[in-house]
Amino acid sequence: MGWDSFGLPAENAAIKKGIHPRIWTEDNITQMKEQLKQLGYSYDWSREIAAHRPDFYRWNQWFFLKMFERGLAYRAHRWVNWCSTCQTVLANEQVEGGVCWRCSSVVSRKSLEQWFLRITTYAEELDAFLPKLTGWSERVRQMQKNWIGRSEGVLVKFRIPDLPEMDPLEIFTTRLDTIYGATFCVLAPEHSAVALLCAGTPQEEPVREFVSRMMRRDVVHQDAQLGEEKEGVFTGRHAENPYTGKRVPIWVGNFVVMEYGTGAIMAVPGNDERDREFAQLYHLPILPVVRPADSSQAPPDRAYTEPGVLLNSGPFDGMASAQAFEALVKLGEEKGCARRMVQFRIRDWGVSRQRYWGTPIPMIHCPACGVVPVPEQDLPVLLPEDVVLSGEGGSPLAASPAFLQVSCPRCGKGARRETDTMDTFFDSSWYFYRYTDPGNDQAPFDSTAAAQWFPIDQYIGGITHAILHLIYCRFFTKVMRDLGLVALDEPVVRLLNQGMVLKDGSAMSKSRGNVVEPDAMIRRYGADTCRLFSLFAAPPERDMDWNEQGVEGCHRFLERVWRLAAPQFSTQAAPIPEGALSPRETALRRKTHQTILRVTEDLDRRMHFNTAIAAIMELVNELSAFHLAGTDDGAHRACFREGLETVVRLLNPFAPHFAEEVWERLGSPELLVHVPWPHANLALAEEPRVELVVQVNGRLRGKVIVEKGTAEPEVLERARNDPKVEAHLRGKSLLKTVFVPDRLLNLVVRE
RNA sequence: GCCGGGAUGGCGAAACUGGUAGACGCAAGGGACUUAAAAUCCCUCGGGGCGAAAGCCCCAUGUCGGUUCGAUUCCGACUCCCGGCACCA
Repeated sequence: MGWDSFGLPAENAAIKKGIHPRIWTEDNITQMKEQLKQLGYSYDWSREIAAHRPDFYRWNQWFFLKMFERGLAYRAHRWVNWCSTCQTVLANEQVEGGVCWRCSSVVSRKSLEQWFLRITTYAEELDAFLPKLTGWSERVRQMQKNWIGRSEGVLVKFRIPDLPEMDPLEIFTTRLDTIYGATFCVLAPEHSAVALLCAGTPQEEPVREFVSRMMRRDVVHQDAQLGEEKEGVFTGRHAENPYTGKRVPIWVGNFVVMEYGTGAIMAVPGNDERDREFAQLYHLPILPVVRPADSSQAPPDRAYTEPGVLLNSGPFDGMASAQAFEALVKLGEEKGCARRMVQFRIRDWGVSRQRYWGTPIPMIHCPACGVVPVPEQDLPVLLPEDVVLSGEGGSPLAASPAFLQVSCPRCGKGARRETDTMDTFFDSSWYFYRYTDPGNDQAPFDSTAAAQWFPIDQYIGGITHAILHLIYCRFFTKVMRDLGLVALDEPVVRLLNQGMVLKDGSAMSKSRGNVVEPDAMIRRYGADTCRLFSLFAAPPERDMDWNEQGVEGCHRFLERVWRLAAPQFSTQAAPIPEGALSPRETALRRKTHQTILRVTEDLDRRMHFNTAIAAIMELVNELSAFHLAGTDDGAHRACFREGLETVVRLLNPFAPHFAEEVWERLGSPELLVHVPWPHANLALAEEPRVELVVQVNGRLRGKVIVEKGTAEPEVLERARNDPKVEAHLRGKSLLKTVFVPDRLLNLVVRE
């Protein structure tokens, strides 16, 4: 068990209630541990870890230092998502539809110097390995693919003839085939060339006004879906299209994002819908350069954006888009104005948080030496205890002089500690490796221990972690591999996304008031009933509604087993006599051993706990009927006992307390948990006879019971003797038969 | 817009490799036990038709088509629901 115990909830609760986050967190862990133990989960508590304890987070700091050494951790000024309510920076993935994922307030923009992890170094590999993750759902892999957003294109240089001393403008495009239709260029408002371009032109003032207005806008308003109209302003300068030599105006526009590509685009309004919209708005020229390859007409009121055949493109007219693309790349490379490039949507991971309850970033700012890492032997950098949390202002750690003031490890002079703490996704990116060696104080874990356990055979997590956590932990594994700590490319072989527990059709939440408290449920029905129901109601990957009547049903089932077992308490199990069992007894034994097979299979390979429980219920139903019907002699009792004990043993993973109790009362000296899983006798489970389906023209017309392995001629003979089948054959000619041994016989007939 | 997943009784679901659709449970109805109720036990339980009954027939896995002796399962088109990405050039 690992506690993901750093982060905002602890800090917010602490601010609200005036309790120190550490006390609050430890209290919660104590309570939750109690609940988990009540539910009887078989966690290995000797391997318990918690993110907020220094023996764990010192290794966060260690990883950070290793990444810093390798250039994977760096500091940069960047426009960041700022939540004014939480007073903190949010990662892109923590902004949902323009609002803070946690408090739902509108996210604004702010420029801050931040720590970043260079996840983009691994973007190519993170993308390339997705098809190999065959134990992951298509859904999650697709989500990650979208998130990484790999896109192959070309970087093209546009010179600015009026400013010969200026670097050419670089744009990224995936549609080089449309370059003859580039009638203007557009820069993002944040683009560094904007100021240089407009300087000294009549457009300087309008551009300045536009850019500063754009910089102030909320993240929400950047989202076209949420209503921002396209808007832009001419910079007063022109760029030269390197292919046509034509001069095209350079604009600044709100619809170009700085964070993708180069933050500058060539606009092809004839073949791009967004560019067309902008061109119409400002009466810029529109020149279609690709038309549909077949004779169909390009839509008159929209841009034709599909690949097709080139026109208005000089020597490239008549070429197919793909062919033209290659020719244009070749030409551009020769001229030195274009080169192939792969772009990713994923950005480097901003890990800085201006918060208290997280891992201090182990860096020191020295006026003389600059940014200096804390020496490894000085780890951990402990979180100061003396910080008063007000919930306002900037970094809480800056308020602790004892923490802040430090001497530089390099020059020894007075310096200042980094006050940012780490995103809690840092903790969760590698915690599972720590399970293999939780007490290690020399390293995050021993590589031999990790090699023994890894990769993870089966990981279970909610779909909410499909992108964030599950990309970060893949990234960490690749970094750790390159550090020589592990010999793995991917940490998780099989991934199961379990569904949520719903109440009345929606997720449980305090604000809805539909929360089911585990304590109350355990008091009312017992832990085993709760476990049984939560596994029986639906397969694990599906959402499940917490239906109290369903819970009652599971409770009744356990009581039924108890009543079935009670007469057997304190009696001896008699051995089953050799041979000479009645048909009924033989049938019960068959069911018993078939059930072992089914439950084992459902549990082990399929993880379909609901059908495993259903199979046990079937056996219990059979046992009840057997109990009522039979003559109470030794063989009867022995077969019943075998079935009953099997039920108890198969029930053990689902209802462990109940199963142990019944097991003990049945007179077994050994704890059930130490008794090996029941072993099915395949010979006993075998059906000697099978019910074989007889179809006429694919429709069920009869059934015959035959010895297993009976050949077609005999089955056909038997089928013809069935009056129902015969009725459907009468007066018709048999064209052919389809025979599947032990399953069906299909008779194909015609009038 | 692009991509992914899904749709089966009144409800949660099952059918694992193309071979008896609806296992198991919930709810509902009927009966037994009881002075009564609870609990428990037994029976019925997708829709329609024929029959006195035993039983038989037809329809049915979102819609329409296809492949096949046979389709909940495979293929194509569509409808609706859920999810991801999205002014990403």
